[in-house]
Amino acid sequence: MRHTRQKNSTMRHDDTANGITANEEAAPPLRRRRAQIRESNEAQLLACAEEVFAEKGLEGASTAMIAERAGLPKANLHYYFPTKLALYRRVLEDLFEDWHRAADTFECSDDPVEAIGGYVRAKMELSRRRPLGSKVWASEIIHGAHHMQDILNERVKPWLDTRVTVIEGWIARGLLAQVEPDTFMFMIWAITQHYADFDAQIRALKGKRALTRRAFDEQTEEVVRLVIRACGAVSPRCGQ
Amino acid sequence: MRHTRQKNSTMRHDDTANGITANEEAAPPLRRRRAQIRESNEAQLLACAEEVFAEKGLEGASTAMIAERAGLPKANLHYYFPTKLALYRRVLEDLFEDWHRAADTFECSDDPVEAIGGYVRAKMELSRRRPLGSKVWASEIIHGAHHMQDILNERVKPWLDTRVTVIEGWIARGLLAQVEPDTFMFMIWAITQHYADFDAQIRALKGKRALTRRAFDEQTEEVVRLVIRACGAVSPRCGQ
DNA sequence: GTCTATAGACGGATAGAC
DNA sequence: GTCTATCCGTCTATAGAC
Repeated sequence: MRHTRQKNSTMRHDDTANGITANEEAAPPLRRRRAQIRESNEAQLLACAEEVFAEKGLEGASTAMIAERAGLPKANLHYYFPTKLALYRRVLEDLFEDWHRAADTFECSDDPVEAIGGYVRAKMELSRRRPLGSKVWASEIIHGAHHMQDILNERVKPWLDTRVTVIEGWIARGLLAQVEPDTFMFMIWAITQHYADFDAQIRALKGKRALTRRAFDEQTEEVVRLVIRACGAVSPRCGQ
Repeated sequence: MRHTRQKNSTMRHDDTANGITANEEAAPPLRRRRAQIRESNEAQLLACAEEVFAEKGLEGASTAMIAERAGLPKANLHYYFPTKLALYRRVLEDLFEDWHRAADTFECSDDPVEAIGGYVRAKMELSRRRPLGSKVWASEIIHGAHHMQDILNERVKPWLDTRVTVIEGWIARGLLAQVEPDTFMFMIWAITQHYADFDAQIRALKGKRALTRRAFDEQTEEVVRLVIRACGAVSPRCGQ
């Protein structure tokens, strides 16, 4: 994600050279290019911010370090994001979008084995693909969740409520043991996110290197087995 | 834990008044009293440090705020703990001691249901009794565990290795399903610590108030049931 | 041992030239 | 839109009187 940038971008000189005559077919209009620059710089900053926030925490991260990794002067960071907190919130919102995509794999399916297994796999995959984001998210909650109360109340809570209902339905139909739905969901979150958030501990205890893709897939399947056994899920078709 | 302190302590005046004649039976010797003051101030500072580190993180916490909560001037904090990092490390070490006491309830017993159940209960109780400490611990690991590599390598790893062996023994004797011992232990850690570390999220999703003692005990038993089912533990005496 | 005052470094944010 | 220089606040740590 580290990114060095040439000091005198010729692209930017072209922008001003084209000036008002830029509205031709060949060259995209000035406004469009400006938007592209903005988009690219913002994305770059968001990605680097996620890194630094994960490594150092909200207070430990400095805008100077984030800007440096993005290959921009600190002042530019403040041009795109007025305050450090605004940048942090954008990172959290981006993370929620990813969380939400994984969450929707918890289909309100007939088959709890399929639905729960699929959800656990999606959460594990998210932990594998974006471990730094998971750390930012976890750290925010640990330190009080002050900057994501709105996300929790307006986005996560409704989602959780619907899944609790689904789980209660499965229990009523005898497809699941009599688990507390909340506790069960928390267990899924806890174990799947553990692999991203606590990887420094896992590496210290089980060997320095990060898991290979293959090893991670095996881990995933073991977690799925543990979770399915924990809730005693059975498929509605085959009696087992 | 907040603590205001009278500016002109008469106790301290007595210290100097007694001076050299203090070596009598009635009054404890000066050196002894000094030691008591040190002990009391250090304990106070450690407790307040745990609070502030949990709330704000390592970098977000300021020595000024920790000292203020302990009712001491900032300079006194630096008298007892030379640097903020030294104070932080002491907090981590204290936390490990508590962790270790809970860990030893994982008896190398014959009965996995008893041993695992007892361990889960001890970990849940630790989360209930010292949630702020759990957050400091978790935050430290999330941000790279840079200040506890020694604890992880020299203290936690040996402990984990022995328990893995015990679990493998139970599996070999047919008292446990064929779980991956590591994954299973991580699951126990993840779910039990979740109740301390992520309580801000739990409160946001399930109601503002913290759990009552009774509700927490019920939670604990539900977690025990989930964990026991997950590993398929059976008692060696009764075939179930 | 206690406490005031302050040194010295760093961080977030901005002014203003280009 | 970019970037240098800088303001101003806060932070850790310490000096030195009591």
